[in-house]
Amino acid sequence: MVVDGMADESAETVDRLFHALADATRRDILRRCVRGELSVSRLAAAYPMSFAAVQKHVTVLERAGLVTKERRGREQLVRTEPDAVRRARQALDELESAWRARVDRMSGLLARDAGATTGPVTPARDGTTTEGTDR
Amino acid sequence: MVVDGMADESAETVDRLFHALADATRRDILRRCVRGELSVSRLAAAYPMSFAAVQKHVTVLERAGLVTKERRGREQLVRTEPDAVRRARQALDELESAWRARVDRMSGLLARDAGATTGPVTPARDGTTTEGTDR
DNA sequence: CCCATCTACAACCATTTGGTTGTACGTTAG
DNA sequence: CTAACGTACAACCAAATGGTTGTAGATGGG
Repeated sequence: MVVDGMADESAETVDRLFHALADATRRDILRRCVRGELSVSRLAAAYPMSFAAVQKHVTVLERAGLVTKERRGREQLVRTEPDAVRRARQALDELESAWRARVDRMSGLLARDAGATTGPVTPARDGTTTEGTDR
Repeated sequence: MVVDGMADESAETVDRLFHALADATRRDILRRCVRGELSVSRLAAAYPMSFAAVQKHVTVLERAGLVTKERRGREQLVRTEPDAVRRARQALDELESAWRARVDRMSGLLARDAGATTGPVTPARDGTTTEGTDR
């Protein structure tokens, strides 16, 4: 289910996404560009590092799909791509929903336990913990 | 503007968070543990790498605050920490909200433009580029 | 035309990362 | 007690990262 259509790529795609977000300079570049597209050289002027270093950061953001570059005369304007942020959020949602599902299951079990009718329901498979009652 | 209370640390904290999420194995560990806590050795059995490697991945997740370890006899149970996922989402929200603010501003300008000019011109819309003269 | 600017890219270096193996230590089972 | 299991940690290695400098190609202004 869940439309795994491109499940293959999504692993590497998500890798690149989060990797790009895992650097303070790159997040700052995103914040600046989200307020209005900027040329690479103007961006570079804002950081205590070389032009080439900033250029590399922009490349990482670009390969992650977080920004796009557009030529304008001799400058290259960098702009953020809002869809990518949404994809990242979606990846987090997946984790969070899994957690929520687990909580739901647990509270369901708890409610049932309270009622005492313990049927053959117990999914020992999940826990994989054979250690129910050692000790 | 909700100035992030603890903006100092949050940079490194967010770094660690996204870095931990930028690896398919670690994301898989999270998915497994969110369904129920698992011992490190049981986790290790699920991947085509050594125990020590998985141990390192768990350490990365732990330092990012994404999981906690709890000793149980001679095993160490790993469980996900849902708050961390929310922190990551919050960091994304920050970016997305900035983008939304910009869109609001733009649609305001567009509404004004609609009645004014129809030419191939782009009015001096790049106000941002001129204001940032820090040189 | 000439020059200054902006960009692209290669080569290089230090550090980190992700993986391995090996060893040591605490805990539980027989 | 001893053996087996689960963990922790150090040492080591190849590859990727994040940074530097240097060189070269386009583009626009005077």
